[in-house]
Amino acid sequence: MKHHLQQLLTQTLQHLQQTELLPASTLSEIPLERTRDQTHGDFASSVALALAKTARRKPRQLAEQIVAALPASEHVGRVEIAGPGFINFFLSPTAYHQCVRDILAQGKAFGRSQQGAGRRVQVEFVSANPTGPLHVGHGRGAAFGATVANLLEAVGYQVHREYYVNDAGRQMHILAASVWLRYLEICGVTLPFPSNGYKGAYVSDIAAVLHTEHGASYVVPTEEITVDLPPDEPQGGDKELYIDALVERVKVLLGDNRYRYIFELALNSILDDIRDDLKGFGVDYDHWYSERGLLENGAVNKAMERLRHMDQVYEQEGALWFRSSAFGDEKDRVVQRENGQSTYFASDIAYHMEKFERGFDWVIDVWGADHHGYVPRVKAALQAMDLNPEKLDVLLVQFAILYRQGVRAQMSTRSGEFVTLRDLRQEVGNDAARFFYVMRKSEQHLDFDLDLAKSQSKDNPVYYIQYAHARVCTMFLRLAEKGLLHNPSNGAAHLERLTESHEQALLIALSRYPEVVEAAALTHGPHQLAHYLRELANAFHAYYNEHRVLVDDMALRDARLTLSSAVRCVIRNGLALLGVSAPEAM
RNA sequence: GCGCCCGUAGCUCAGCCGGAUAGAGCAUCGGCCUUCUAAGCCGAGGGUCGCAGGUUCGAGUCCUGCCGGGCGCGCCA
Repeated sequence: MKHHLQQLLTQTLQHLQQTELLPASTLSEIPLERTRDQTHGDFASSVALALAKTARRKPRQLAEQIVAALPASEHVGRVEIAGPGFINFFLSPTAYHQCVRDILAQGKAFGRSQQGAGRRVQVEFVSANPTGPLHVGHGRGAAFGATVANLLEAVGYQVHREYYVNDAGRQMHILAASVWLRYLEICGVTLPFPSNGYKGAYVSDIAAVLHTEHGASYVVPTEEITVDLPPDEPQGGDKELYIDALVERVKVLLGDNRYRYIFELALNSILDDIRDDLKGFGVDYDHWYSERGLLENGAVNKAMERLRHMDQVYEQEGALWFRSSAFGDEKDRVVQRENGQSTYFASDIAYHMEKFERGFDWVIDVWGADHHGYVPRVKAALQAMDLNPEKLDVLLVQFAILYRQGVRAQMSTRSGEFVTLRDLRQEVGNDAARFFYVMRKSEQHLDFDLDLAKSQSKDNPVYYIQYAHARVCTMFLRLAEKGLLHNPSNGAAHLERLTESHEQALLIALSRYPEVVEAAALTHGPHQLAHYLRELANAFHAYYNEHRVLVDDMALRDARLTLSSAVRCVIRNGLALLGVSAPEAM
């Protein structure tokens, strides 16, 4: 509907420009928005105010000329000029009736569009290190990324969902060493656990698997493990130096094969757990992209060569530096360490280069807000390689803070006592978790109220919306119990009977849905859809309380059932985009 | 110190590209179940949009400077 009006205005302006009543327009888009107040109609355009200056005319006068040249449309009841020069559009009842018919005819497809025209967009999200289970912070990235992907798909993009697996690098080795130490404990060999090791219970679980599979064959003489190692932190040493030395020692003592085995076991166990967790959360991926793969297939070397070829790297203090400061970053960054190993950043350069080589029209990274400082250097790398950094959007998601009984629930990764996503899902359910995570815009810190998420009352927006859906479903059950049938075509033919103000409000709300989906998709704001669904549910609950649907007058009853059915359809479609179920009974 | 995000009702937050009288929910107070689910509805009170300037027909929205909160500034990932 909005597009229809926008088209009318575009035609009109072009016509006025051709007849030289208006100078060539500089407006990128014609302003048109939903009104806040029904006395201002359904849509208002401030186009006359915006063009008044260049047209050298008074806004109201210009508005009158525009309105006079406006082509007739069956969907526009009347047009008014108001205030300083707003053009207010009052839609005709048939416009809303057509919308209801569209909803019922299109069903699940209603609200979808071809705006994206099949352009390929990659959405990379979560990408948490496989060194432990996902925690509640990752959950927000998962729900947000998945919903953004769903929304883009709904407006016609071809979406590729990807998880970048950081399976190379130091942290993974620390994990492997941690697993082995826990394994030794199971075998009765107890050593002081490194202060920088992974202490979560899942580490012992993996160790137990190792023990079950291989008994004591991974045990080595205790004294060889720590001899000549630098002191750990509690002994006044540096925990980083200690853990690195320990990892090297473990590699030597176990030998390649045994070490490799533990490394793979740890990686696969955790990755399987993450996959399973996300799948259970309704989050699916097209591809799990391995960082190790990038190193092994030479992509990192290739990216470094490319930078070298373009004279964007230099050597200093034994390391290789990328000139990111030449592209707006604060300082240059190391891509290859003194010891010859490439950095995580080097992998990321290669990864992003590879994303562009795969031919995506648009690349979206969803990151935790704590990584915001990383954005300039990735964009710098793209620019240095002559790739267009504007094709990359990095969406930063702020932290989620859990509250229980009004107090902040503690979570710290240090001691391994963090709240996992799995715990959260189990406690509040997938539906509430998915909804709550996207209820706030991503740049906003999220206060996650666990008690509210669990409560079954109108205070809980998830239940409130689902309840509206279930109520419609129940209505149809009662109808059948009365031995009556809903005749949809009869209902569609009598939509003019929907004259109550609550019905008008519902018709307006329904017609907004496609606009909301489009706006939410293009601005990456799933929260807009969440808010909209609450408003729609509210309009329905109000209607339900005020008027009976199952009345004796058949034409009216069928019309009201048709309206209710349209509400049910839109709620179901909207919840589906959010990854929330739409129960038929509650 | 520098950079990014946030600051709107007692609390949690919307407010799309700058538009008309700043909106929800919670909490508080007062009403509504013989009739399709009260997991619901209706009503009332509650605001210097952090502060100060600027841009213009018009600023919660854009610009500048402060103040307050969060996060980040590794040859970690």
